[in-house]
Amino acid sequence: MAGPGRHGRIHPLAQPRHEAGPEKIRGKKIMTPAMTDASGSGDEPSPMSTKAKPYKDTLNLPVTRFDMKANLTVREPQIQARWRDQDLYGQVRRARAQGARKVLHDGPPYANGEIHMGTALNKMLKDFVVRSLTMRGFDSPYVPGWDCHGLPIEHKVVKDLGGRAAAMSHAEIRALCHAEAMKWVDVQRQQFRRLGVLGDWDKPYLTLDPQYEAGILDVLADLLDDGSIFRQLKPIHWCMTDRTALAEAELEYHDETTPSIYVNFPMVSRVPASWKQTDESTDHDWHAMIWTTTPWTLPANVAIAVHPDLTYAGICYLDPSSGRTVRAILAADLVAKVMAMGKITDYTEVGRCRGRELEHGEYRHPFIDRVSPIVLAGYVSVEDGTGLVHTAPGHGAEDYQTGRTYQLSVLSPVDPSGRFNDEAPDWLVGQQVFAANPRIVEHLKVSGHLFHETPLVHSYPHCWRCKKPVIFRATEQWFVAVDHNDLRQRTLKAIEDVNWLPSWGQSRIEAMVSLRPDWCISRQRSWGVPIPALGCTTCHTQLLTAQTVRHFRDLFRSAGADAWFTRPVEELVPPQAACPKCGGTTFRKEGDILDVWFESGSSHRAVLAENFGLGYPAFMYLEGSDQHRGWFQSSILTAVGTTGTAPFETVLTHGFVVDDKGEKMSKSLGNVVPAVKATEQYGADVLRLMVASMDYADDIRISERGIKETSESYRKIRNTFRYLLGNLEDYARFDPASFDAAWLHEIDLWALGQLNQVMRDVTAAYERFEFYRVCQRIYQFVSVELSSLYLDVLKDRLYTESADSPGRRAAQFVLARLHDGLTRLLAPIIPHTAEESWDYLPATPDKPVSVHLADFPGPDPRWDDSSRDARWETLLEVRATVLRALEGLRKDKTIGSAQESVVTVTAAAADLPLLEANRELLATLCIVSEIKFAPAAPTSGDSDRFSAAAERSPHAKCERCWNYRPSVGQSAEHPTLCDRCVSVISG
RNA sequence: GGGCGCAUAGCUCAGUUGGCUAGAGCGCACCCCUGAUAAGGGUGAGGUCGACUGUUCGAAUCAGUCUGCGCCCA
Repeated sequence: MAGPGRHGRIHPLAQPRHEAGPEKIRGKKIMTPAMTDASGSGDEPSPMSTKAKPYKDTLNLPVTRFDMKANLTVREPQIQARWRDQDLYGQVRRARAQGARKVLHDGPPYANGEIHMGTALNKMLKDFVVRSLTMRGFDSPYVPGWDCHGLPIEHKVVKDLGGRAAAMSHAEIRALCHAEAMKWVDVQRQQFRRLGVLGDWDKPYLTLDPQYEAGILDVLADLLDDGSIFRQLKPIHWCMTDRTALAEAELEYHDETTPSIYVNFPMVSRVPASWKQTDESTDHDWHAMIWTTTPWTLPANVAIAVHPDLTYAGICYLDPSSGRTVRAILAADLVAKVMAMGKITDYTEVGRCRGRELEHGEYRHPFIDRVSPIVLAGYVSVEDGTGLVHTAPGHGAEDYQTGRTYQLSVLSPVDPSGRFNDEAPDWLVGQQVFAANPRIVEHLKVSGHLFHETPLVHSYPHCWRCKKPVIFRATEQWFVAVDHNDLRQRTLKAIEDVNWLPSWGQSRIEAMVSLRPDWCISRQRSWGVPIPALGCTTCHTQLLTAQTVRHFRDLFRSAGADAWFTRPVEELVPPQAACPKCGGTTFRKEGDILDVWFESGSSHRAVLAENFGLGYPAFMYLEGSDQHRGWFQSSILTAVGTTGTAPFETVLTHGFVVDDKGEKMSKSLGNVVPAVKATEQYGADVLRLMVASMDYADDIRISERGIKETSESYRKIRNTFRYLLGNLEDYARFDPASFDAAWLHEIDLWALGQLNQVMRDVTAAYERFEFYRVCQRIYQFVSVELSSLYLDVLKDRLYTESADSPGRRAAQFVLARLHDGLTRLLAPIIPHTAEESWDYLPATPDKPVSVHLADFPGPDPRWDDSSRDARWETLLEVRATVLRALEGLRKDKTIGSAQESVVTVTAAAADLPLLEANRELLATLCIVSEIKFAPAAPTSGDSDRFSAAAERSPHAKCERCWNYRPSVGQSAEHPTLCDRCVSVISG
């Protein structure tokens, strides 16, 4: 629409400057010594000052308002606002209502803080998937979600409250957590939208929604039905002052001085026979020497761990205090060190054995009447201690693991205030554990079990709130039994049926599932979904059944999980509830909440199966590779446990964001590229293009420099759109029905054939979610086939032929196909730019208002011709040879533009017929004035297939089309034009 | 320390079952054009295919060891 007017506006000013500038340059060139005869006559249009015609006005130069400058930071928000106004997401849903459904189920990011590059990357990949599925014709709804519960939010809130937190109720703290989570949901939603991610942002799923909470309890109830939920002691970090459990994130490590003691535990059996023979001893003469820095955990000792492959020595020494001979087992490598510590110089080694030979040996507890086993553990080392590790499953994480392996009892004779209870020996009951340390050491000394004692300063965990040292203390926790009803094996079977992309994801999750321990699902916190267990006030038995949980599910669905905290227990207890053990009917609320992984892992129920009508299972889950341990696993375990099937058909994982050196981003390294800032600075489409260009299976390298380089690629694509649109301005008014395919030139057919190939390759890449192949293919096509070849060659036809000539219309037909095809193919990657480009397409009744409502383009078999493509390989080889020859002329200033030259190509006789038949085409392809052929000498052996020599054209330059043609000067009326241009102008 | 991965030009990627002097695009250098112009075109220079050791007539491709980097555990 700005076409003719634009010319009219700029012409009066541009014309004189234009005339003067180039002519001077041209004049200088012509003066070069090499040029004498050729430049003589018609090459100089300028002397014809008589009537220099404004031939430029007669050209069809590109015109478009599609800016070269992207200005994405301004334009993208406008486009996004339009998408919202027109409810693009809703329109897409309606448009694809009949399509086969493929749901990408969103893994919920944590609603805490601004998004970072990793979350941005994840959402962009998801958007590529959803948009490309949609354009392939699938019904692919996308409901984003957020993980809203959990410790980091609660931690933040409590920290901000400071001292006031202690005086607040669970319900009050939960209200603040709720507000905190919702604040970040809004922030992140806006940031994800800014990235151009299309989804149901107005109705996301939130793990704190009552509907969602009900879904979680549904899963819990099903697992209870199945008998998979049990309760057991497990050691946790415990603050004796605040009487609360602590997570790892709530610990601070400071130095602390504790007693370091070496203790001899009397052996009962399995001392190697050879040792006993050597010095005529019995099992009872021997001791297993352990080391510990927490004497107070000794009452809970139920095993001693040794490493299976370590070498242990039997040592016989003289105890200086008692004067008695003592026999002790310790790691061979530590004998000298330990003996030196006890100032023992007089000792002998009786024999050696492997740790595994000691397994199942028995020893007697030094001050409790108990015989316990020697067990094997991989974490035993000779770093410090004795190589024999005191094991108390109630007081240590590793000890607990070992205890699970050997079915050891978990003893925890310590009450919430840190005092020994009546399960401990009489002389310890009531004592605070740290205060009891010296008593225990003294006891061991008196009984003769103590080998050595010394104070030790070492790093020790402290409570983040009261700053006091914490202890490991076993408490009752809820678990999912992974081996009950074959859940582990059934899960492994389900894993086999999932399509893991990349395929090694399968071995990764299989390794984890086969080795994982039972799943501890209870947490001692406020901000989460309560495990609605009721404790019998009479016998302390827990009431938690599928029935009671479903009762609370209904309650939570209507009143939210807050009801558990705000209502008195009498209102909560289900009718007819009775203690399964004593029949009691009065209860108290238990305080545990569910592990957040259980919450997000239940999304297949809360989101897919119910509430959002998306359907179960999902087509795809797409997250970072760390989620093999996290969400993928918690999802498949709960899904198999409740439905018997995996909740996903395909799992696609991506690597992590790293810097340009491949190292992880961290504040301390100072290599973090902030996602929000980068979007605001460069535009979402540039960021998206960069992410799409890389193979996400590996780590994603992101740096300022990388973004800048991507901007270059983006500009190339954008300028290609601009060129296409500039030459299609008047094509909108052309009636496509009047187009005749016979108008298409050979090169047009070739270009259409190339576009067919691109469509095939690109859609195939989309189908495999290989977006970097999409980008590579399109970059290549745009810069090689189009920019440097087809579009360059086409300029002559587009600019100089008359606007409505068949030849120009044919070119425009191809340009329209290219524009339409590229816009659609790129739409999932750079949705804003594609949409902007789409707006320039002429409106037709069947044109969707948004490219994101359109389908991917398909190849048109009319343009496929393999023999043509084979022919073209030869022609393009000739072209490459010619271009190299032209470069020689350019270097010695014989020519500037290729049009100034005449080329002679030497080729084998066998190739000549093909070349002769395409003489005009080859000249066009090379954009030279004329091309000739000569047969190669038959002797030439293994040299290049073609060679070329070029010289300056003897002809004059047509002032209008800039070609050098013999016909220039033949027209009396237009003496500076070639015959073609004369006829065009004459109409 | 264990599990799962990755490693080809400055960057992003190709390299089918081991076989011709390892390719592409971008970037870079130089040149051209000035009718895609904060554009466009051409030519060219860049790689001991992470390292080492094997298998083989022959290895970027197979095997082993190691190094670096990432994720998850300990």
